[in-house]
Amino acid sequence: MRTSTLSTPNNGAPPRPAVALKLEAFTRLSGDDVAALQRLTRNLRTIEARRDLIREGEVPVQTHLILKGWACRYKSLPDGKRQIVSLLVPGDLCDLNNHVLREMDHSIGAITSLKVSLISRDEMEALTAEHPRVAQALIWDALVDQATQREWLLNLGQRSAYSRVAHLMLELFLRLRTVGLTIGQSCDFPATQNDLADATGLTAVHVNRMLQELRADGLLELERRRLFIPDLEALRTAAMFNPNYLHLDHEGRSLDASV
Amino acid sequence: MRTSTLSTPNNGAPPRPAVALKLEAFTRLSGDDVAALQRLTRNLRTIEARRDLIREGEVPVQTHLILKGWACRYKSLPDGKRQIVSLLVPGDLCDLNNHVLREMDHSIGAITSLKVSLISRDEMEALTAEHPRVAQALIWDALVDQATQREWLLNLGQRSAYSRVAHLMLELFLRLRTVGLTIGQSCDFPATQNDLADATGLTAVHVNRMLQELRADGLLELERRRLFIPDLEALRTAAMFNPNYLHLDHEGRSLDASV
DNA sequence: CGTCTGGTTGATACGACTCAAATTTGGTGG
DNA sequence: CCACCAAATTTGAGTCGTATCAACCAGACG
Repeated sequence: MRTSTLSTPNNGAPPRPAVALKLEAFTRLSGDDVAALQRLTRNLRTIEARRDLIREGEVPVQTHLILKGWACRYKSLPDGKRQIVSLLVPGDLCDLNNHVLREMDHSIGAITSLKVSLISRDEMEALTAEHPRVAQALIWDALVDQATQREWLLNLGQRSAYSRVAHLMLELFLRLRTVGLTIGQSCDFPATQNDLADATGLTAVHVNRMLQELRADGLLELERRRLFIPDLEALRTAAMFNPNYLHLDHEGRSLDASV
Repeated sequence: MRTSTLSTPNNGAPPRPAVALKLEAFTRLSGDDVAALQRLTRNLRTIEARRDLIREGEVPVQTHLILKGWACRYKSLPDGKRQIVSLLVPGDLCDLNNHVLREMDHSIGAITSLKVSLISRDEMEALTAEHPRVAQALIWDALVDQATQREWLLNLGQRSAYSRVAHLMLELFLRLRTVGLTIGQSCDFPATQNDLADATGLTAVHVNRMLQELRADGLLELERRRLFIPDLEALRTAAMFNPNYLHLDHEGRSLDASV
């Protein structure tokens, strides 16, 4: 009894990979585009939970595509403090173009155990050369990433601890929804309160208190690695959440592939 | 008696525009490359201090290049709070590729009166097609922008108010230095304490106190729109500043134009 | 069954905010 | 050149949000 009534209908067809689902929030892809994205998953790698995928100071080479699990980009201070600067979920790409820089200025760590695909620069160039629609969608994706970073700055700089936590949870929920990883009003949510603390610039203790308050207010429940949002609209208000930065409304529809 | 002894020697040649100086922190440009960058300044626009260049919700069209003055990207919350998410100084480009998005998710405001150049998408495409070295440098520049956003997240999330202010000032000083806008250990610094507050997520009152403390500690002086840093190394330590994110060490030198 | 990681609770401390007023600076027009 | 005004900075007193520290508890796992 858990048919995913909310995901895109997909009768019989092979399941679209998360990255395709995400890019289709921008423009409709052709079967050929999707197949090309499928083919990016040739060079797989598995990473254990809590290991680093790549560390500050190393030389960036391939692009990574998250297939399964959660990861985070983070930066650390000499005094040991850590800031998570973005969360990566299935369908997210990291380090497009990064070969231009000589060394990483931040690290990427696995939150859960991870399945990622390594994509060489050549592969990526071939993809964008042969699939201009995908190329455009990748630019859109990169711009959305940047917009998300800006929204996080707003979050850290101006929102109260309460709205800050609410905002983060809601963003993740919506991002997971676009890649088909929600069921109704809930989704897996493997980040620990410690991770949430590092992402919001709060302490784990305070995150815990905010989560309890949010729960008491009927805005969300987080338990056993599972998030449930009883009332999206109420949470949206509490978080002062404006979804415009996610640019999810098919802005590139003029490029849509004919069905 | 104000020969700028610290800028790149430039005997008799026409002065390099700020954007060229900046890109040359990545790779040495040819005379032709520089000339092409010069030609980007055909469509000029002047903006008064404290006016907006473009507002959230508007349709992004051209790319802007800051020629003179300071600007900032910012986002606001329904309750009126404002977060500056980046500061723009001469040589900075905004919204490369932004035409892909249908609407701006943030605004750009002038801090001082501003001279900017408007660059059409076609102009930009011609430039990158004809000047691959510049194209690479622009990619580098965009990556540095993103790295800077990440560093700001670290700043807001993990540094104390004291280091946070120190870090911001030092970053600006170094960025201005790469475009030749410092004289020795000082530079113009037109941002108000209010601007600094909005950029650091502090209140103006508290920024004021931190500046006084930094001054008392001999780390910097800010007065009459002018910044002076007596001891860069001491400030670097206090700010826990790691310059790696600015990627200023000619990482693309393998692409250098022959002199 | 014991260990470990993550979550929860309470008491206390402090960094940063708020509010309000005074002062200085910079710009403008007489 | 001075008088005036608005904007920016500075100061002080009091408060509040979030951090800190230290236990304790609950599941997950070997």
